[in-house]
Amino acid sequence: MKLSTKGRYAVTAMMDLAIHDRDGPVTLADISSCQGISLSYLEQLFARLRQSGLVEGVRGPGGGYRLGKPSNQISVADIISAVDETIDNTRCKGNLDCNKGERCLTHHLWNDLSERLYDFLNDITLSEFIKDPEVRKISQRQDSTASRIATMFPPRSIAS
Amino acid sequence: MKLSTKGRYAVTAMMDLAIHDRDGPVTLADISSCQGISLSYLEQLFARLRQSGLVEGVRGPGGGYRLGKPSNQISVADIISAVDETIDNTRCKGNLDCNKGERCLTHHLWNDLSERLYDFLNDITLSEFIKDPEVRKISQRQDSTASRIATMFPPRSIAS
DNA sequence: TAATAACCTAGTAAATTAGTATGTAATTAT
DNA sequence: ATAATTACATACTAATTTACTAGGTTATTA
Repeated sequence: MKLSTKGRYAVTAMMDLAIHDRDGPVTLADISSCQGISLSYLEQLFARLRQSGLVEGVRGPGGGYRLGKPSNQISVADIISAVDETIDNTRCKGNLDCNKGERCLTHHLWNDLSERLYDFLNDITLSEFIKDPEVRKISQRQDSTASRIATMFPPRSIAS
Repeated sequence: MKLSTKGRYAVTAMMDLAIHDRDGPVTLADISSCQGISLSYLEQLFARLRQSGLVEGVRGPGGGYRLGKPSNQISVADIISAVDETIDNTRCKGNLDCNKGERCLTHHLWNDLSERLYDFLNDITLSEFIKDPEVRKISQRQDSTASRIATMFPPRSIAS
């Protein structure tokens, strides 16, 4: 389990999709301008997210990306795993057989820790975030008064 | 909170110190040969660990490094924070004021998540690892084995 | 038919990680 | 005292990863 800004980009982008799940697909151009990440880089990240079934793309005008599963079935660990190819570069490759035992103990301990971390992040799903009262507020207002919000927050063009 | 192999190196090295805390200081040369990390790189990592008070160095023959605090006062989060300078490169720098509110919501959510992750790793201290039955076993017969292992597994092509 | 936006690939710039080289300073053992 | 050992320090380089740029193609909608 690795955790870098790359993973964060993916997670925040997925949060974005989760928040606007009801409003139709979200374009990468949108996320790009709003979160300040290059479009092409986002495309690369989303290629991986799509391969993992976490998102699905909709082509053409009015298209974009939407979640590939219900938000309660997408964990933070899923997202990070999808974009960060976690290269295990311990000497023993998880077989715990390097250095004839003793020294590899630390790898064993690290594996334990890593697993606990994974479990922790695997328990946190996107659905948790849309429960946030602040998110609900914004997400709901977009349902009813989409156009007004659109002028209030120009970066995002809300799909109609 | 960032989590890279650099952080892992630091954590496993600290685990090593914790395991052998009673046997006197552990040399970086030892950790270097055993964990396959270059000596100089370890020195750089330990410079940071020392600055954070997580370890203290003992010079001269028979010297090395030992824990700077009791193992139950050193958390995984402490170690990772010491070596990974966590540059916050969200646009809003944690002030949650970028993109006029709405869009920054994801940063807010990420901050929440990041905080939870920190708390999680901050609750795991080195003392936990030495409780591991396997570790206890090896830790006890350690004094004699250290030098033997050094000759059994000489450094590969690591700096002199 | 034109615009949109996903989808795809190759190349490059920037940043970080990891390692090399070469010291000095403190301490211990001979 | 002297030599060996080990921390401590700095500058530089190699390797890897991250992020971006630039050029496409396909599918879909208006």
